[in-house]
Amino acid sequence: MPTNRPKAGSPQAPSPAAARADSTVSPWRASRERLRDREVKRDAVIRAAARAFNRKGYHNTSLDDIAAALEVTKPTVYYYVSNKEQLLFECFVAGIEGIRAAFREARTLEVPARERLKAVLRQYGAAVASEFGWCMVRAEDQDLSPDMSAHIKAMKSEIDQGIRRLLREGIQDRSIHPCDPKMTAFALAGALNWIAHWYRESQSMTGGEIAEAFIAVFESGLKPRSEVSNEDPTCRKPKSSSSRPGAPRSARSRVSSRR
Amino acid sequence: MPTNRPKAGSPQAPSPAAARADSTVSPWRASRERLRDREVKRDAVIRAAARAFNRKGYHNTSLDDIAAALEVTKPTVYYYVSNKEQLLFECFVAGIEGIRAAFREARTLEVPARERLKAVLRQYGAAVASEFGWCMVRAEDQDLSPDMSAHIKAMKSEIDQGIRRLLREGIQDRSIHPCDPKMTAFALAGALNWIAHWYRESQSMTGGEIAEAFIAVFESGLKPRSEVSNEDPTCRKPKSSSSRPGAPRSARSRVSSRR
DNA sequence: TAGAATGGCTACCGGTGAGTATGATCCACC
DNA sequence: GGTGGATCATACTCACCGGTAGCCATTCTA
Repeated sequence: MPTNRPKAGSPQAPSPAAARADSTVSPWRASRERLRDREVKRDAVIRAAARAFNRKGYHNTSLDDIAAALEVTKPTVYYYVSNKEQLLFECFVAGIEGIRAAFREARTLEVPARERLKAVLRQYGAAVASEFGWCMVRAEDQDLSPDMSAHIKAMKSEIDQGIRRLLREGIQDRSIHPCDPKMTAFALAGALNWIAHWYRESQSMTGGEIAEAFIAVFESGLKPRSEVSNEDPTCRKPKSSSSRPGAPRSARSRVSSRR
Repeated sequence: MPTNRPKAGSPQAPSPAAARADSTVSPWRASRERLRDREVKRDAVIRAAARAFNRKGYHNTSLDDIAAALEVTKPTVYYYVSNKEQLLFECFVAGIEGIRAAFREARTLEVPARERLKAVLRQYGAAVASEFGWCMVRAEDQDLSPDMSAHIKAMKSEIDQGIRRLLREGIQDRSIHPCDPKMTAFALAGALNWIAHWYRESQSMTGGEIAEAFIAVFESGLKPRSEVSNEDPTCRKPKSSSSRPGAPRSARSRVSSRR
């Protein structure tokens, strides 16, 4: 009997099987002859669930909906996953795996910590804007059994600690302005996580581009940089040159239509 | 005792905290004589709903739960609100009203736009951390009828536009570094909204204090301010003592005490 | 070609929870 | 002390949905 494992026992996230089939098409629809690859189908179930959750929310999505999207029936869905909760969990894992990969990659870069942080945040944004973003970001404790909830919490904490560590390293190597790593990590993660609340795939920017824009905001800060008077935080009237907003460096990522 | 609650008998009745604020006490419990003030009771229903949604989520909260928290029965709840959806809507409005008030107040201040923005953000954070924060931030379109959803969207858009306007004004009066107002507003609102996902009342910081810390992050930016010896009063060296003092003293949520 | 897997469907169960019909009780006021 | 409206409880209805039992169809294997 299939997979009753509630624990994380496998690296099932971005299954290589995913590449084998067009992710937007039900593998069942493909032909009369049945595809035998269980992994492909299971993956399709999880993707369909993610899309449905993303569109209608977890509680407003019935397993019949998911089955209908795949043009099969509910028991067929249950043939691949053990219950609805596990579906949500799998979507979460699939989403967060991209972020964990980002940290692994960043660890190999030989650049200042701020650049490593930026690399992580770019992929973070992309993951949040992906079809798994909703599940990753909005899966609620109350919808999951205690041990799955604990798993998710642990993974989220891992991400948080990773950001804090990069911040500390950046402060140390002087590529990042001294700040409170905890609160800064909260602010960064919050801004990026929130993308999942408003982003739709029809948007003109990709997740990575949004992350890029956010990074620009966080890097420069709101306070004008050209003025040295940080003793008096309020501005004065333009006193001289040097602060002409001729080339706003943050406005470059205005790409349009790139899906 | 008609307690038909199948769930674990949660000790949610804050009996020890009852002395702190009478908003946590059911007006029905007060005495045998009935309070005739319909507004007070209706308000209590909405507060109880907000707390329940906050703790267990909208879909995991039944109207029986809310009624039980007030020590009444479900039809009594229906005597004050017409349905569950309206309950969520009212909670949302109660929460967002604090933010709208912040904009109104800020409009009267005679300071640079960045300071006005900070004033708004402080109250924004406090509202998100209030008991209505969950409803305000996480009320989903899919859980609401189209016209209520439209109402909420309009209010959210109003807030967003207000932030953008302050940013534009700040850029104009040179109190804010030139940036893309739209993306900056998204980043700011996202970071603050996200508070509702992790904040619990037991936290050592109030919503306003968290907002203050976030403002510091956004103001200084991550990049070192190398002009001067990058000393900024709002950020500290990462020596020891990572946890902020946090001052449990709290000016707690004063949102929606309309009567 | 028998028989075993494998994959899928029809038809159902049981629980839950939103919302309600009905009537009892309390209070203010006459 | 009776009346009417406000308030609240008992006890339902009803629809939806997660999950399952059991049977049918196809393919693989020997």
